[in-house]
Amino acid sequence: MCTKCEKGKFYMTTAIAYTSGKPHIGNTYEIVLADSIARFKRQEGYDVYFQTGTDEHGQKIQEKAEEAGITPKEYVDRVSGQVKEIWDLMDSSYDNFVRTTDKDHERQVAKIFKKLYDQGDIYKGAYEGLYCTPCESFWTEAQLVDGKCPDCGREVRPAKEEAYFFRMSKYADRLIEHINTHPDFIQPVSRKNEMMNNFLLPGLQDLCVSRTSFSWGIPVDFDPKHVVYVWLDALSNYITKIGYDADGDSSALFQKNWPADLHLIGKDIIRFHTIYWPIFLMALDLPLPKQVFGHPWLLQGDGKMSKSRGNVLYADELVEVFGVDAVRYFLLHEMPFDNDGVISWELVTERRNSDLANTLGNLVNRTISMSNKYFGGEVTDTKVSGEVDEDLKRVATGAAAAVTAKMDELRVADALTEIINLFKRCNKYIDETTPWILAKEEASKPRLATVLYNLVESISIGATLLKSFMPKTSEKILAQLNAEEIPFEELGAFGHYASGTKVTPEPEILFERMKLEDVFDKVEKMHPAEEGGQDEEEGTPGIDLEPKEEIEYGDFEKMQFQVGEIIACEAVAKSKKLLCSQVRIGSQVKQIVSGIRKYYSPEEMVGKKVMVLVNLKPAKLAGVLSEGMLLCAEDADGVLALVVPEKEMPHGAEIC
RNA sequence: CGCGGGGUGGAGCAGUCUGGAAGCUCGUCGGGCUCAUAACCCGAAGGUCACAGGUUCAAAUCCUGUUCCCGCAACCA
Repeated sequence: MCTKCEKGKFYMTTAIAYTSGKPHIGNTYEIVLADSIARFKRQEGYDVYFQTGTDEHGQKIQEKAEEAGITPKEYVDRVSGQVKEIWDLMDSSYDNFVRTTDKDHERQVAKIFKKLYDQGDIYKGAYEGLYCTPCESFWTEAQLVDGKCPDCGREVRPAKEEAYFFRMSKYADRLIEHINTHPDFIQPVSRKNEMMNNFLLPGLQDLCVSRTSFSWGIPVDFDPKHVVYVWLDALSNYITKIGYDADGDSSALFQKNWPADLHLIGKDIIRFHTIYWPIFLMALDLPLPKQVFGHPWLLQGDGKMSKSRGNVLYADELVEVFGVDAVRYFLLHEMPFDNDGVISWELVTERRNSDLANTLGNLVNRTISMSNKYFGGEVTDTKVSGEVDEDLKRVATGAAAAVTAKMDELRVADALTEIINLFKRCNKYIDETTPWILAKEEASKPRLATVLYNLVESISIGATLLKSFMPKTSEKILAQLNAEEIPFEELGAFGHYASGTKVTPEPEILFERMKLEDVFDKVEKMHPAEEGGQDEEEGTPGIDLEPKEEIEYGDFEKMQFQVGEIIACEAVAKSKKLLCSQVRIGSQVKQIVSGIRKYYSPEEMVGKKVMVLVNLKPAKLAGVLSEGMLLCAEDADGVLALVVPEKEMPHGAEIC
């Protein structure tokens, strides 16, 4: 098998998924993108090692687990399992699925930490700030609200907490030099300037690399009240899980594969991968990864997508409706290279119908049908060629090179377009050669045979190229044609299909055309609780909240609610969300700031009678004083509605 | 003046770094064809490239200002 691997090794990774919840389509997109690159590199003849996995430590996970009433380990076991299931569902061909709770990883991270400490790159310092004891959180001056803790509103006090820091600045010059001399290191290039201008050139701060505020992490073995900060833990998986050993006893796998050829990550974590990670590696005296590609995000369609249509997109639901390869195709084809892309049920349906059903599926179907109808399925190269054959052959034999060129730049979407273009060219060839007319005359049968042979051969080439992107579809097409997968290096030639071979007698439809209504029907069936839509009162699911602690009547009595009349209202200049209202309550007028600008204009606020919590301690919001609170109801999407008295009531009326 | 990204025919995008005849896919309209999944092929309409200035022989592209949208941060009392 690895006679093909003469091109050398290719080690690539995705970011490891944070196990705070089930991954949605945006997270899933990265693994599909990575998988297509890994598969393509294998097809080209590289010896690929493809690693992915889950990132499982941190305060957030500890909290989520507490909420769920289970241990952090139980929690991450569950979510990591879900992640793996989805990765498998998408046909990801990873070689290694890592978890940061794996024992070998934990042991190495502790060793790395110790090593960096011993050599003086990590030092013990103190984190200074304003501390809120009940919340166990540090805040900066700017974060405080009215001098109080922004979370609980209680007093904060200046405090120091010991923590370990990494001397980033020590390596900054070397990193700047590296980035400048390796133009491909950060992709897309537009991100390079962002990193340089925002972080490197202004001067790097030392990074805090330990925490004492939570325990769900890898303990610092020589100072066990500290756990290793998440990034040092997570990033290290790229070396620990291929066998790096901090004491110099690294595995053969590591020796062979490090440095990584490609780290594929989301654009939000470019900083960690192009600044902190390279500096950690420098400190460990390891070579830097060759390339870090920060892909943009795939966003969900505009807010119009209603709950009844399924408002959050998950890979498993998309796969259920469209099939794995159609979802893979969409993700890869819409794969934005630099800007964010959009996904919605409508867009996937449209893409699937046009490219997969019409262009590709129909092409395969009509070609096989004609072979059966005219020659009993036998495809023979009679070598009766025509002028129009040349262009078809040119496109077919040039496709592999075109696809490779795009893939070398990680332009996966463009690579796919190249393949689809070949299929479009085939459809055009059918029109140019009009086989149904050739079939009418016995004399033109030999020509007809060659036309069909050329089509089958071209489709085989296309199907072979499709293998990295839509593995199952590629296989199905080749099986229906009874064709062999063509070795990659021979894709530039024409005529691999064995003359005289029979295609399948009954072609199976590869992709049915789908109607939008049917798609939405299916979606609604997957969300039975939400059927009926948002406009109908009945059947609308209620909202459950985390129950709060029971309170005494006295607690309620402390709060003073009154009806207020809004006599003036304006937007708060420094904010996008806030409205500042003057509210008349009896003889007094209070100024109240509320985050409802998205739902109410200042004009429509005026004159409304609303419910007000009057005796709330005044606070400043965006620099504007607020002396109370307007009561609102909030739905699951965060849409707000002011609570108003059901009958006309005078302002100042008590609400009790 | 918190940070960042964006505004290109009805929809989704490319092109912007490295100025040089506005491009792709879908949709729409007209035509062709009938092997095929109402498919396929050909043609057309549709854009002052957010707006306003500037640089240039030449600007979607470079510079300045304005405006709107989206993330993050802040915050939603």
